[in-house]
Amino acid sequence: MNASSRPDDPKHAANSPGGEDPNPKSETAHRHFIRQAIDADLASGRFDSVRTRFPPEPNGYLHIGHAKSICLNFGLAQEFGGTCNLRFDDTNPTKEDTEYVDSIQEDVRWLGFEWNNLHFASDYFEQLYQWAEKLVLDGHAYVCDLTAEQTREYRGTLTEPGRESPGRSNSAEKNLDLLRRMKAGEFPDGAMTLRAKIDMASPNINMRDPVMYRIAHVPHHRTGDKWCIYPMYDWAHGQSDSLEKITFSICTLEFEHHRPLYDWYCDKLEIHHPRQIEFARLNITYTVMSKRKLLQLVQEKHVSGWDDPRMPTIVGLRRRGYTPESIRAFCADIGVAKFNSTIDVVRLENAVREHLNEVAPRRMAVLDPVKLTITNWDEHDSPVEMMSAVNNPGDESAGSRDIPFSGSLWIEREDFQEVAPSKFFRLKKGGAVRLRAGYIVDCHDVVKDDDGNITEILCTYDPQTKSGEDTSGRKVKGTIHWVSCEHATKVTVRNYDRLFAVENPDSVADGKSFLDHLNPDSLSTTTAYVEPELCNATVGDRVQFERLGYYVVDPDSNQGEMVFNRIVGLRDTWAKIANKGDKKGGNAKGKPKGGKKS
RNA sequence: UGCCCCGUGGUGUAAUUGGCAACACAGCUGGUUUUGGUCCAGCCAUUCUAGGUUCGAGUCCUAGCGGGGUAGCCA
Repeated sequence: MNASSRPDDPKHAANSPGGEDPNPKSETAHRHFIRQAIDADLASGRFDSVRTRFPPEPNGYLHIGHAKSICLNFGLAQEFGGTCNLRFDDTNPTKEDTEYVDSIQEDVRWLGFEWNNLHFASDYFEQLYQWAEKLVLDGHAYVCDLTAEQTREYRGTLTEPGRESPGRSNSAEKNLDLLRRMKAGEFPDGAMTLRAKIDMASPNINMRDPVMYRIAHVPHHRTGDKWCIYPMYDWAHGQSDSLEKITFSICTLEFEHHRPLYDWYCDKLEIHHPRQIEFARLNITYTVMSKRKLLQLVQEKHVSGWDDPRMPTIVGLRRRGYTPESIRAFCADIGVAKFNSTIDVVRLENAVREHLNEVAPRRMAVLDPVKLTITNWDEHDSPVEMMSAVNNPGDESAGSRDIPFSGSLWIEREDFQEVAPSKFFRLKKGGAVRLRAGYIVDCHDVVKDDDGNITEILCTYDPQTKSGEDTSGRKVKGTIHWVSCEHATKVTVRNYDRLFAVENPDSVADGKSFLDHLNPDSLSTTTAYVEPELCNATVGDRVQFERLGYYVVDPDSNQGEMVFNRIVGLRDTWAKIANKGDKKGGNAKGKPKGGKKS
């Protein structure tokens, strides 16, 4: 067993101080229906161990829905002391590409899993073909020369049985000859198919003589032009599972009525017979999950690429700043069932908040600055004083760092109101506030420009109130963040929000498209001032901007300019209070911070 | 329209397989706090409906209603 994401794995300990899984209880959690099925099959002796596989088609990037499947398949293998393979279901060369083969492997590893064996369905093409000849010889398959359109007509409908193809009565000898000539390339694309001979009247349409091979004179990304016939999913998937001695072939609900066919092939071939079990695929609010739609978003440039931080792809979540631990915790949290549900995106956001709250160092950054001047700072013995600030109040071992404090600071514009409601306990004229890791300041005046906009806030500081050495006994309701103007660094901040403005972008009125639901405010870019310590941050580092949210250093950063992506905002209770005040027609003018939706 | 699967709070998953409906998230109340963060406490359900079996039904049976899937030479 090589798959590893257990708490004692050093690979994860590195990302998670203390080496603990963020959601350890879930590992041994409730026995969902798949665990129960495994328990039963192990107990009855049907199988003696657990061997699973994750079988993506290399025709797109992995997304959070795949992560659910990955966590399930690799997780079950770990849990039961079994193995999990990575297998590419590469049976349709017209849609597949090695670009995806590479990215998928990278994503699985990034999530924290390592496969037992790496396989390709295309490695089994020869064996599959031998088996096909066997089925022909046994009278279980035949060559059909109906066109694609005719095949559809002959198949019947939901309510009417199908009709038998003329080729169905061919002799085994003739079928074998035809099959060999198909393979040899004697016929053009679409001229013939190999079909399983089952039952054209079956209520399950998958059993109405399904196609096993189609002709396609197309080079394959791994087998080149060796083959001009390619196996269909049903003909390749179960047999690949069987060859790998898979015991539990776990897939999504839409394959449920393929299961009789899966079983039929294994039975007729008399080969190792895995058990297929289906579960509900993942849906999440405010996003889309279909490969087709994700591809469209990329191709039509609604996003910057597959790794746009707003995409639900693994590469997108990675660039957004999500941790693999948080994605695994999310997948464990949402459970596994057959009910077709939609998970509230806040669950995903909570998962990353929960993890980052533990591990992300606190830093100060001002995104929408207004100047605060301390008018009695000249009474201080030096123009700059180094203040000590803890890196994580919840984790003493995270230590502390020094921040320069001076008489000229940037504070957040929304942290000041000239006239404020009583519930607003940030800074107001005539009021006092604590500067985080600094002093308490009292505001006595403001300076405005000709348009009445506040350009400068004038305060005095109280020398008795230095953080950690406060001898004043003063208590103030609010604490706000700041940076020293002279010492601050300018950076670019990309505040990301949900890609779609509605809960279910897939549900669209006539003539509309899911694109009509794109959130126009899903990205707002701003220039911010950050504390000097942040100059040491490197690409991929995650921090909490105090009172704002979690941010990650984007790969677009370079020597001259750093770029931070907002991973997720902090929970914002003030926004709720302010909104309530608004609804009551009250005077709470403070706006919720940072465009966060709730 | 045939066939298959699924219905438990606002959301998602549980219920020792017939025995006090639990956990998490959201929401609401309060407490702690030098982040309106974190943390802590409390509140929040006629198990889709109607019958039936049983001492006892979320669980079993019947019927209905609702949701999803399915008629590619895609996976």
